[in-house]
Amino acid sequence: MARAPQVLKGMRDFLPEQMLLRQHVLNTFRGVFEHYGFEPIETPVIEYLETLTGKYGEDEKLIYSFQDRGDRQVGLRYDLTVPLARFVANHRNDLTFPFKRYHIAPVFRADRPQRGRYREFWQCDADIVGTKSMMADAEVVSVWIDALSAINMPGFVVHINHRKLLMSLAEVAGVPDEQTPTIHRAIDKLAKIGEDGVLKEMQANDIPVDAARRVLDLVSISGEPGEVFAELSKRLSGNTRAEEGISELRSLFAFLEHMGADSDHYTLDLTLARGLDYYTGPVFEALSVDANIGSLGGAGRYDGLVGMFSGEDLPATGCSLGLERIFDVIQEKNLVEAPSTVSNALVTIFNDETIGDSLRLVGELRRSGVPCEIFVGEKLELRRQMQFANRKGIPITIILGPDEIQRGEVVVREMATGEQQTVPRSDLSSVITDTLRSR
RNA sequence: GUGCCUGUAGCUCAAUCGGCAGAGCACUGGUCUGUGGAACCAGGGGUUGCGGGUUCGAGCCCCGCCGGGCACCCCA
Repeated sequence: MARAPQVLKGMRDFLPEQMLLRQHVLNTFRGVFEHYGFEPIETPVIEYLETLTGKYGEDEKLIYSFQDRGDRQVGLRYDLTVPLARFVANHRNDLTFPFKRYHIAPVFRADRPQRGRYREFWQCDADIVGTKSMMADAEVVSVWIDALSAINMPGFVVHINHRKLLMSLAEVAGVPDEQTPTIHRAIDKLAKIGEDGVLKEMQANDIPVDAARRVLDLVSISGEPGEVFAELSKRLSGNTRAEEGISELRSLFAFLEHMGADSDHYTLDLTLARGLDYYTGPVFEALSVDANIGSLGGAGRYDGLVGMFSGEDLPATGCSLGLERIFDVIQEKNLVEAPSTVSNALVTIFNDETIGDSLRLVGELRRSGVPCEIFVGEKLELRRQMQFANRKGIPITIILGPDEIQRGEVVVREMATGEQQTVPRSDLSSVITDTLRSR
């Protein structure tokens, strides 16, 4: 044992059973994204390191980077958003704007692994490039809600805030702009460590008590979104940045309401701070209170990012779901039913003399549209073949011995019940269809 | 990146103070030559994650590495 090499820290293999569930979830997301008019793209896993750096702030140290055979400095993509910005800059003459794309693919972060945190994980992104309209942001939030609803994610809520409101907090507090990240870091923990904890944290980072209190007072405003916006406007009037943020959020919430988005699934959260440097407008985070696995996805508007590559400014907004966390929750809570195997039926072989008959039958069945397999092991005992079907969860076995072959019939056995019927070969594919339907 | 916990058969775990590495499940074969799940019987399977050190003797103690987990940091 232990002779076989391990996989790298934070990376995993997936067994067929897990893959069938993952594909089921991915297909669901694909369906929801396309339902909204998002179209698929793909980009390389590896980019020039220069493409990736300078976009993520502090987190940049987690980028996997190395030198390739041509001595190029390269890196594995850290998310799907920066590659999208590069993609749009490269292909902007071939795209129709506003450009809506989705992208489901693995990304890499050299983070220390933990529950729900891996070094290779899949993101499911939907973004809209080329419009400043809050309609785009509303679409993004709505598609997110629909995607999570489609897989029965329990108790999830999309928290919404605005980068411009967040940026105005330093001003409100009367401290230098450099302190902004400190403030964000502190208030983001409000739900976790409470008001005292937040105040303590800010003070520990050289923010005066009265300034900290002003910030806390502001982000603690609660009530219906409309009331909160009114109160914010009153307190922040004259602050241009903040007023822009409030006005955009007002539109966003209005659009969401017009779209019929379920208000149980989104909420204004003035303490939400997103770390990535490139966000400029509304920011979103999807959380599940029932799941206890951290954030299910992050999102937001990033109007300056495409411009960093093309010089031509193209505003953009989008969302990202973390498949691994969603998948962990699904498995833990058994949220989604997926088939345990891909075959609907196993054609058994009676003995060496009847191999040809079984092969003919499996060929016919496949051509008639039934996903099925034939037992390809060396020992042809029926019991062994039944056991194979049983363990793999193949719902139906087909038995054809000398008697059946002579009469042009086959035996159809439903594994779950043990019920068998003898039917003419010509009826087989419709009998299988009926049997599966009646389960 | 920092701090802590952890690694024994495919899986879950046991092994007294440092003194011959075990059990259940799983697996393989048989009871059972036209039928899976159940039962019974038998069997295979280990360089105790890897490497070094201490010791007469290490699964157990020490150091390094690899993997897993938790809390930070941060994040999906």
